[in-house]
Amino acid sequence: MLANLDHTFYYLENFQAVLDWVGGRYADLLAGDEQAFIAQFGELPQASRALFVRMVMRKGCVFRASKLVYGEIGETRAAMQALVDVGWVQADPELDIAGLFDLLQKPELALVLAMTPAEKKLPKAEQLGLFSLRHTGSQAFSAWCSDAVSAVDDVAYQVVNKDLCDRLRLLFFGNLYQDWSEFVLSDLGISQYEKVEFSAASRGFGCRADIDAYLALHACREAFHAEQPVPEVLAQLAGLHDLDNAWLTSRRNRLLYQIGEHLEKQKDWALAQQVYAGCTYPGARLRAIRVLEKSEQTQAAYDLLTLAQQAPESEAEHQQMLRIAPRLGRKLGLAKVTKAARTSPTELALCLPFPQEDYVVEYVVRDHLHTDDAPVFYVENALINSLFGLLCWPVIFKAIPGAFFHPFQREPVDLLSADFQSRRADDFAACFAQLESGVYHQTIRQTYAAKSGLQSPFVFWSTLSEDLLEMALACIPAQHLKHSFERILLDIRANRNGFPDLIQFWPQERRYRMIEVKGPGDKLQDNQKRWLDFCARHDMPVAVCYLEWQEAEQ
DNA sequence: GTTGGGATTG
DNA sequence: GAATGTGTGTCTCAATCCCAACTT
DNA sequence: TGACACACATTCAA
Ligand SMILES: [Mn+2]
Ligand SMILES: [Mn+2]
Repeated sequence: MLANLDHTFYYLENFQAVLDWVGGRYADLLAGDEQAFIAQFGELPQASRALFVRMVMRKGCVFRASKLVYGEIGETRAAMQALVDVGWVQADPELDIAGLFDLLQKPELALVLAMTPAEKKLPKAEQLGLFSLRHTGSQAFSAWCSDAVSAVDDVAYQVVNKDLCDRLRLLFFGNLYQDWSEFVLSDLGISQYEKVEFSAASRGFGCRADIDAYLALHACREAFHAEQPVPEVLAQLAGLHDLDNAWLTSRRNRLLYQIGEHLEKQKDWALAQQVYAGCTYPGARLRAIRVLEKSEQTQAAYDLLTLAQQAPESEAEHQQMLRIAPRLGRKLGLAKVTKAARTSPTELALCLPFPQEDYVVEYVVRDHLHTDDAPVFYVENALINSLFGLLCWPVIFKAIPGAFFHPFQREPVDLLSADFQSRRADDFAACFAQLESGVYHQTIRQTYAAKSGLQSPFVFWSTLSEDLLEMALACIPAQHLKHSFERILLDIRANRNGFPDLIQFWPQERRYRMIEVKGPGDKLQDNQKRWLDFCARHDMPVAVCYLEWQEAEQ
């Protein structure tokens, strides 16, 4: 990727690469200001371009000249002039009191705001609270500093089109959580990605409406996290009702779900109920039932529960409804429904001395059970997911149209969408067939060697040592892997977690068992119970180890 | 003076 | 003792710098 | 910047 060996302006080269990429692939979707920015950027002097990128990569959009010191750029104020001339940077911007607090250090603020000795001693956050009552307006940075005798000799600059740069970043990455540092991290080998041969026309967005909808959703999320009043955020979200894009709809639903959770904590039952009712995010329907129950609308809760029980959306929902149903039935005076007894998993009781130093219960049990002939590993979700990810590597990274569109993707964009499996059904069938033929051993070993260290949504490289891998291949029957993999694929989000903490191997006997450790006060979680049930149904060996501490000797 | 949580950097 | 809700820590890329809290 | 698992508190019903 690096043709040029002089990396002095690596960040500028990366930024320019994004502009070229976006300009080439999104020509038909770019707004006027975006087109103009891309065209104008190349015409600026190198030092100015570099300085601009430095500021864009840093936090915030207002900087002091004294904090913008870069050897490769040279004189900051000279480089800045061209940016001011094209209107991308505002010199000496207007700042409110909070903006001033961000820019100045405590001693400087004491001078500029003429603090009393008592005020100077307060923590900065409290100073801001105090002075924001006194200074409600905004004024230029220089005006803030002018009162001080010889206090602050500096200039402030504000990047005014950072949001435009965020839009370009969004177009490139298809999201806003990846940032400009992805390039250098990749070049340094810190995060390495699988090379997917997607077509030159691949891009994250197909129409301008989707781009704008993403930005609007993101604005709602920011507003929500900035504790803006919920009704205002909901009003915004209501305007984004008719999204014809499945993953945007899913993002909208997730935000609604988070808002619902927040309202629940506020005990705003009415609004929480309303939000959950208009939200299809997994689990929202169950929250709606709980909210109705908590707000004493028992009959309504029971009605919704009955409706949901006709067609549970997931095992998790079904599981939770089994607990809620008798409770609601009792309140309504209905006849008891005898609940089916659940097959309880194999139990293993341990009583060990309380460790002298800091400890982790999983390691304590691992070390206790570990022998040379029967080694124990603390793997949790890492082992089975890793084996799945290694066997199915080519399917997961298959260049299905729309799934991959930039070089820094850890996973296809549709990994968690409902049709992920069905769009690749034949490929997954071929992978699983290897479990029947026995070829999977070699496939997994080869992928382990060939793809080592590459980012993956399933493979935990740091946990999966070669020893562990070989022992797992030798001791876990292919059919057990097949059952597990099928369950993961059934609902990736729900089933890629909840695996037992430990796994023990008996290589001589080609045998293994999984062990979930429960310390005092810890109980099985729903997702763990679901895996335990599944293992029991398929005769996969698993035990729950309840750990207690021995009484201290007097 | 030390420390600890950030921002920055490659 | 179940069931539920809520808060926390741990992954972190690692080295360095900066600044605001504190006497750890 | 979440996803996970765990620790701990509260509530409620036998
Ligand atoms: Mn665990
Ligand atoms: Mn455990």
